[in-house]
Amino acid sequence: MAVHVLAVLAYKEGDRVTSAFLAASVNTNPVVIRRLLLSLQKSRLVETCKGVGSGSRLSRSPRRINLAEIYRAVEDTESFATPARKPNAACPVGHCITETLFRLFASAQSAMEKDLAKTSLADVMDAVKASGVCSGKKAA
Amino acid sequence: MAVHVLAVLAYKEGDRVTSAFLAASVNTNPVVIRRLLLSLQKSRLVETCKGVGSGSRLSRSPRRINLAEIYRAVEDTESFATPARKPNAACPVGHCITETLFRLFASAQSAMEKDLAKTSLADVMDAVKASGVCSGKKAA
DNA sequence: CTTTAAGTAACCACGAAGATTACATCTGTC
DNA sequence: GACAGATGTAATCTTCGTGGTTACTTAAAG
Repeated sequence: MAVHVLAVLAYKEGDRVTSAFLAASVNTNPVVIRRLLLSLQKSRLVETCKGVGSGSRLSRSPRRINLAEIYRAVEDTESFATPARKPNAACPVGHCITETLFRLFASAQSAMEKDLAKTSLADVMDAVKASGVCSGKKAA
Repeated sequence: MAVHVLAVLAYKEGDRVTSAFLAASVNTNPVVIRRLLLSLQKSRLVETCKGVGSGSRLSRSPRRINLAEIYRAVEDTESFATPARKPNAACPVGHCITETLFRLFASAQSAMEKDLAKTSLADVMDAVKASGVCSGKKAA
């Protein structure tokens, strides 16, 4: 959803876009979009203004925004969850496995983010424009 | 949990281990372990027998099992979920974004699995043995 | 035939994420 | 200053995935 929203903002090239408009494209509720925009604001990916005729826009060029930044802006929780119930400390394996796996999972997640970082929002836009024979520049 | 279970099996070096024993180490219910073992059996990572004095054991050396195999054996769903509600097809972005992102996310997931593949179950065992000053070979 | 352990179905509990409603707040315009 | 249009935000509900629990069936070994 976050990438979708940012892609629409990139498509509008600097124009301010309302949460209602974005919600229509993503097919969800404007409030969900606003919550999402709050995360993106904190990460300095978008700028939002209140008031009549306002809305959000990208704070940088799509060329300078990559998917890893978007991922980190939105995904606050770890992909690999630590177990809810602590392993049995009396078991020599259970005693140390959690900490060991934490390091390995962090490495795997880092590898994934490195791959995401290779793609910019502009790349996404190019792929979207190429794959779809979408006409009508500013249609809703 | 899956790595934990396989680590215990590796620790026991070929001995058959019951689901009750594994459950005690992970601190969960034997049924949960059995469900997990079914997935690991399908991927040929463990062998299980019924009956008195039976249980499960690794089907290969821990050196020949890597974390990516374990991940794939257990994680049947995609890490990146496709949106529940289809984007607005009338929007030029919404029309094509899902397919575009699917490819990018598959690439990111593949990068993560490649990183996981670098670590074998034997490596995990070494790390566990090194980090914990765990005495008592076959203790529960 | 009894014992032991896996296979399996059914149901519950919990948490995460999105959807929805309602209301407060800000901003530019008249 | 009032109003209109937009965001900020809280509260609630639904849905879904995962793990936990109980209970029962099936298979293997003595």
